[in-house]
Amino acid sequence: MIEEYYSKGCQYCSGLSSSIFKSLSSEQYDLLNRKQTCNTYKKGDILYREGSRITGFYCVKSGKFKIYKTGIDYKPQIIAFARTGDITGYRSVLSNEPACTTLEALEDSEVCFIPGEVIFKLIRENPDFSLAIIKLTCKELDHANVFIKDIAQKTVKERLAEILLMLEEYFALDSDDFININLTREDIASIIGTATESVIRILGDLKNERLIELKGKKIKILDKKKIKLIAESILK
Amino acid sequence: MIEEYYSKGCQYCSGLSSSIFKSLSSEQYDLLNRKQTCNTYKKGDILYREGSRITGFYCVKSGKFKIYKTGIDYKPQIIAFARTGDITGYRSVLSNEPACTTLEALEDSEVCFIPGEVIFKLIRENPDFSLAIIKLTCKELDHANVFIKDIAQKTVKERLAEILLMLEEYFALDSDDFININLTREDIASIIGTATESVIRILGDLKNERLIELKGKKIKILDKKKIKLIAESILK
DNA sequence: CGGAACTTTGACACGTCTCAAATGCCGTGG
DNA sequence: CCACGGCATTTGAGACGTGTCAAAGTTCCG
Repeated sequence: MIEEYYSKGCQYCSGLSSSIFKSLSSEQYDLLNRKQTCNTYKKGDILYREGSRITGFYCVKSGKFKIYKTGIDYKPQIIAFARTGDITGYRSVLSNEPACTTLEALEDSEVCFIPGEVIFKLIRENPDFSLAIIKLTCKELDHANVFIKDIAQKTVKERLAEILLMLEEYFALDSDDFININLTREDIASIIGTATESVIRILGDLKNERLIELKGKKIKILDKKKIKLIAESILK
Repeated sequence: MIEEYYSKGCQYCSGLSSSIFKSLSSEQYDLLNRKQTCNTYKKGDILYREGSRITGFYCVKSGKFKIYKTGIDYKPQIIAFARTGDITGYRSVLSNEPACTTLEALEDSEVCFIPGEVIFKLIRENPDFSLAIIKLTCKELDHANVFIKDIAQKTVKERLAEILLMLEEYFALDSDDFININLTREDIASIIGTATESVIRILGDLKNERLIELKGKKIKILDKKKIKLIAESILK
């Protein structure tokens, strides 16, 4: 009975202490569980597209996603990633505007959908929830600003080094100590704003310098200290 | 009496319908007026510095500001501007972290300071106020993401064209139809992430193409349509 | 097994940065 | 009020990083 009750919902959306939902009262928590619905998606599936209307939050139960904007000649610019426990789509819902990014699954995934009206109700009822959302957006805003500075001032190699560190931090390691994410060279290029060939060449350089190891799409950081120095523009 | 009462406060912080304070009740409005204090600053003054602690919001009563992060070799990266009616510093207060940017006056200015505790009180009491802040941060976040895409994918000339349009939109025109802001070539370079000399050369090109007019630091857009096409990567 | 997508390599062109030097502008102090 | 010093602007030459294009090799997946 309890099993069935919770099967609609998602523990990451409501239960984790790290989540923005941690301040909810038990009634609010129940409301959330009742109103949310889960779906599964396959690699390559697009949950929503830039410019479309979205009506609620998406909470990642499992899987990984890339979040991107579309630029000149449909060239994608990856703005962020999402992993288990992350929330996306809130910006557009909260400001009642069309989605400003596209959300695409990087692997098979499960995602909960939380209707916008639930969110607005929670904001009205629970100031701590509002504050949690405010903090979340402020944090993302700072990340975005740091990235603007980096992309404007650093070389491609420095940016690549930085992104490798970010990916390791964000997606952690698999059982062989490789960064636990599969991205194409093109994906990586579209994070740091460069050409696919440049990514390939610089990854090759880093490999020759014995700072990283490559196995297909998998990347392992061998010398984190030096990678950091490169990312900080201290070592060339 | 009334004059004196309001002289502490600032009509832009509390009275304008466009402000985030428009949803305040009359008591909340009074609280805001009682607790805020105004100061004057001179061109070049720094109100707060990246990394320092700030304890409240800054609301611009008059004047103009640049908001920047400091990068490699102390090279500044301008993230945003502030003008009359704008609020800054809220990110750091709301997330209780050190300031992530520096705020510097571009001309003599007046600024109101609103203590953080007032803000938090308003958030607790007034969900509409929370929602206004959330919308504000979401909007800024989207701007930041658009700019990441642009800086990553566009050429210097395209970015410069885009920034000229942004500056005209944001600072409007003076009596001679020039954009109403004085920025050094270096400032402009540090918005779009390029070298000062590149800005000078490309401004010169645009002038020769009769798309803009230059008079010292002042810039006038002569052919907005073509500038837009350049900014959109349609015209080279 | 075949085809499509992805990766790799090379050659080359071009945009942009760097450095250097000259000139112009402006506020400060004599 | 003028002269000075410092800062901003401008211009040129050259180097370098990165993007582009083309072609071949590889991996992935139906």
